[in-house]
Amino acid sequence: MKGPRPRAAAAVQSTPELRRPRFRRQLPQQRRAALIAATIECLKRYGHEGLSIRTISAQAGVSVGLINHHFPNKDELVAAAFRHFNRELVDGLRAAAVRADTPAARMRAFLDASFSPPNLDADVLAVWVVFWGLYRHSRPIQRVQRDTYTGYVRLVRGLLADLLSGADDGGKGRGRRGGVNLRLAAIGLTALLDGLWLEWCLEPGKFRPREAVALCESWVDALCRRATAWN
Amino acid sequence: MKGPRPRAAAAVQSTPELRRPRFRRQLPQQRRAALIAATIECLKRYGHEGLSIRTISAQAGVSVGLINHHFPNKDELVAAAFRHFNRELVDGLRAAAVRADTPAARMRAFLDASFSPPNLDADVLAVWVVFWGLYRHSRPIQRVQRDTYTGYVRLVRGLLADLLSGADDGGKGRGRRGGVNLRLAAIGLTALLDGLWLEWCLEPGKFRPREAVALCESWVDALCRRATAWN
DNA sequence: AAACTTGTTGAACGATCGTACAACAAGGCG
DNA sequence: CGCCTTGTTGTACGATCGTTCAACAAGTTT
Repeated sequence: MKGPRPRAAAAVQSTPELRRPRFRRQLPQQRRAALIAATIECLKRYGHEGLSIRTISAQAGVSVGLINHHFPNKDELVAAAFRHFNRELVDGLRAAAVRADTPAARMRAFLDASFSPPNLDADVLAVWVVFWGLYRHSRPIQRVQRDTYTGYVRLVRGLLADLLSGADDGGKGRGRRGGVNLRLAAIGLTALLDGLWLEWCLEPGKFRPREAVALCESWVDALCRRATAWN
Repeated sequence: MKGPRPRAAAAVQSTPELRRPRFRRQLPQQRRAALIAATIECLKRYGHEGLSIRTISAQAGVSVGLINHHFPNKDELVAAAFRHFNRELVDGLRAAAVRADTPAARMRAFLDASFSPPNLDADVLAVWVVFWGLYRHSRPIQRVQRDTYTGYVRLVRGLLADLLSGADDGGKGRGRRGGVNLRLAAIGLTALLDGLWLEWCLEPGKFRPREAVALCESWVDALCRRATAWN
């Protein structure tokens, strides 16, 4: 049976003057944003299991069919949510850093923001882990990661470069400040940040936020103070 | 209809002397191990989507019903696979470290093993990420994590403690060697390791294994050389 | 060789999954 | 007001999910 299907009779409203619209039409841009927000909220609440069309549409307060009207399929919705999630993080961290005056203060502000709400929240961090878990088998997620990760790395590298340019310039030239390989320094700091986030996600409370900041700062201090043996 | 259901007639073998058994009975212990191995293999190949009863049983070459004969449900199978995965890693790293003579060599061997096959494999690392993504909403996974993570932390702390006891003992007593807070040092090194693994998982080839080892060693060197400002 | 234990099979179940699509209706325009 | 566009609904579909369980059979015991 592929023909037109019967439809449930609409409830008749006896008092038309009180009848409210059954739904509100919205601009695609707004609806897409709402669906993305609902996707992230479902991820926070239910983890990977929350990534179902029905769960997300219920969270957004819309019907199941609407998602495929605004997104070609579920994977693209999830990827859009990942893009939004990335952008929120990087924009927030950059905004926190840019408010400070000196390179050291900017790094400090960046680290403080990294280890305080809303970023340092176990639910939020678990969302990152789920996204990362999708990475290797989802082309759309890979695309978003490639697009947005460079922004994050550029931010970290910029902060490090400003900070290290104050140190004595042992080895100058391509990507080296104060005798330190800037590329490797950024990789290490990023790893430290991500690793501490992961530990907080798995065991929140094993360390205090200010301890995490201290760990990162002592890493950066070590970079500033001496040229390491990195090739 | 809840009564007994009909069964497909078994294919009749015309030459009984060539007939082989349709399956081989195995000890529960062996079959469980095979199912756990199949689970991990499916995770490597298909990510989170590979965690289905049918995918796993096909990988193991058994029927769908067998899993629930050896495990109470899917979550417990996944948790058992997580436990095995953890044990393999920690045992392997410990075995690598214990072969060396000096504290510095043991740390070096530990780091070398951390950043070489089979551990430093994008598929293997992606399996970790999927497990971690399950953590917050799966009690069995949480239980395994609590059981096994202490072993890993103890290994890292032991390596660090041996290494730091050679440094000048600025502040002695509970958990402090060479003026360094051992607990925080272990947290930092663990975070660095996990973070580098995560980066390798997302972008293998962004750094070389020996660069990762160098990053970790310079972290440890910084610990040895000076008492940091960690509270 | 018959009885027994139990590891193993595979069909069936109800639930839920992502997607498609015809019908409906909200809001703008003439 | 009627027409039109299009955002929105909700049923239906086929596939797949985790789990159950009666039947089967491999291997051991009697």
